[in-house]
Amino acid sequence: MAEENGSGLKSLQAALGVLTFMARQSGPLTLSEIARNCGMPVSKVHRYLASFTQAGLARQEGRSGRYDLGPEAMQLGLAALARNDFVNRTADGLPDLALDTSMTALLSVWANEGATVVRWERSVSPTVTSMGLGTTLPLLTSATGRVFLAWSQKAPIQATLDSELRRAARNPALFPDVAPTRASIARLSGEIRERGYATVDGQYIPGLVAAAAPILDWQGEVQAAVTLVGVDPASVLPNAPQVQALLAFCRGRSVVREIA
Amino acid sequence: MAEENGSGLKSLQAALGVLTFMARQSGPLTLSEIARNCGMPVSKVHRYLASFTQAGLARQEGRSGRYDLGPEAMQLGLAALARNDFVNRTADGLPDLALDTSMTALLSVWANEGATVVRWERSVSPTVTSMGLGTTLPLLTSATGRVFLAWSQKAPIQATLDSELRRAARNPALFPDVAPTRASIARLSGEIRERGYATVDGQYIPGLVAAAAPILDWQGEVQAAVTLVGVDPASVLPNAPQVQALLAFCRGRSVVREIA
DNA sequence: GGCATATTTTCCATATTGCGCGATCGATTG
DNA sequence: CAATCGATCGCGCAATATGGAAAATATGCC
Repeated sequence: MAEENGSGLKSLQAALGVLTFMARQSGPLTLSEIARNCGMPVSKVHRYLASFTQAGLARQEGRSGRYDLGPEAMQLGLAALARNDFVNRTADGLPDLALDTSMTALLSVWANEGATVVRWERSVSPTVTSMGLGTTLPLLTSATGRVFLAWSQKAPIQATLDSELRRAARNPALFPDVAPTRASIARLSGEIRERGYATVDGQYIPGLVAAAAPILDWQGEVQAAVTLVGVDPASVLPNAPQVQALLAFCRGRSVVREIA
Repeated sequence: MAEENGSGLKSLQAALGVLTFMARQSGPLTLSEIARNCGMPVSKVHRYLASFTQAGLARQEGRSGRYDLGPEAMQLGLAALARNDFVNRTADGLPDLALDTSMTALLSVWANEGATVVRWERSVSPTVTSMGLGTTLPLLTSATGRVFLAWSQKAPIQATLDSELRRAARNPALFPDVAPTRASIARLSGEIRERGYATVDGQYIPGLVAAAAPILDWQGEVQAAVTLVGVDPASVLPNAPQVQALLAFCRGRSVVREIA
């Protein structure tokens, strides 16, 4: 909202403002509605829309004269989406996240029937564990795994979930905060989605706490999980600056608008 | 070419030309490459890109200084997708189709010089990690692409077809069941239309089979393709229940009944 | 490490071109 | 049929986009 960089074309900025406004609406709009909402004269917007229509980015439907996004907008967006590699884009920012939070940051994807660590950014405090690149984290007893539990489609994780549930049934002591029942799992996963991130606080690896949040694609499905690992239980509480940084980090790299 | 409406802004037209050019490329480009290909002075393009970057439609990556499409371009595409009735109606039923067939279900549209995956409903079968949302599938060697080969008008796919034919001519081993000749292509595409769906059975991605059928609009032209991916070759045979479910699914969402 | 080259970014005078206003046209409503 | 609302077009003026070249920056080479 403040004065941005002076470079660039004034008319282009105005025109692109119209375009992004149209993208944020849910359907076709009349010329005057667009003009009113963008705070521009009607004739100005009309000329912009004429250019957009010629480029295929906009189209006006039938006799109603209302304007909507055009076929080229889809081409453009899908081209952008095709090039977007969630993992690499997230990995690029991982060092900064680790620096800002003074915690160790992990990036994981679902592979090999589990949450697999693919990037590992250590922080100042040397958190020594037996984990490393390629480690597969458990679904129910790690913050990272629980992100997939909460945001993944059911089918891909079903086999792993079943196997961990059997393990939990045989050895309930290892699972302090979750019962090995479907209902209990569903409740846990609902709570995680509600809160926006998953956490474990030292019950599983004594002395270590972790918070993890998802990178969501436009289906709202998890593409990767980002995890912060540390030693201070206070750092994984909802209002902790570390958790806020984690959530902002992941939100900025997800494609979905609404984090429901 | 012939359609040169005088209305509109000259600078906008030029700028949008740059934008659509960027969309047609497959990756980030340097400023001078863009300028050369668009036939514009470097400084002009630079100013355009400054505006695009401010609007989030473009971004320049890291220190390399190369320009690529930005996050707002994705939002634009998603907004355009959300207004496509065919995509919406089909996407809604996709989870059920995946569940009924126990196969992974994809929804694709023609964009970005290929069949682009816009929805991805995973099932239990092993997931190919090299593919994901936004992936563009080849025209000749994927079941999805072959749907567009068989039902699309010639013009939109011509460029891609030519390029794949050249690739096939250079490397025939990659194309076991089709010769790189017009006649052979026409025959293949006729067979696909006759049968009502396209299929590949593991020659292209070892161990994976796929069947794909079109969603047709009122003109009998393909608007989207639905693909089932799995591991069992029997599941893509004409009488397989999975194929029958796929055909019923697509028929119910197409406007035309006859698949001529 | 320092020079040479390639590429990006900024500057500036000029006239091209986008802007606002108002008129025209078309459609829809009472 | 009159009246109203919205979309489209024309016009003169001044703002502004333009292109060439210089400055800054990155890259390669010895």
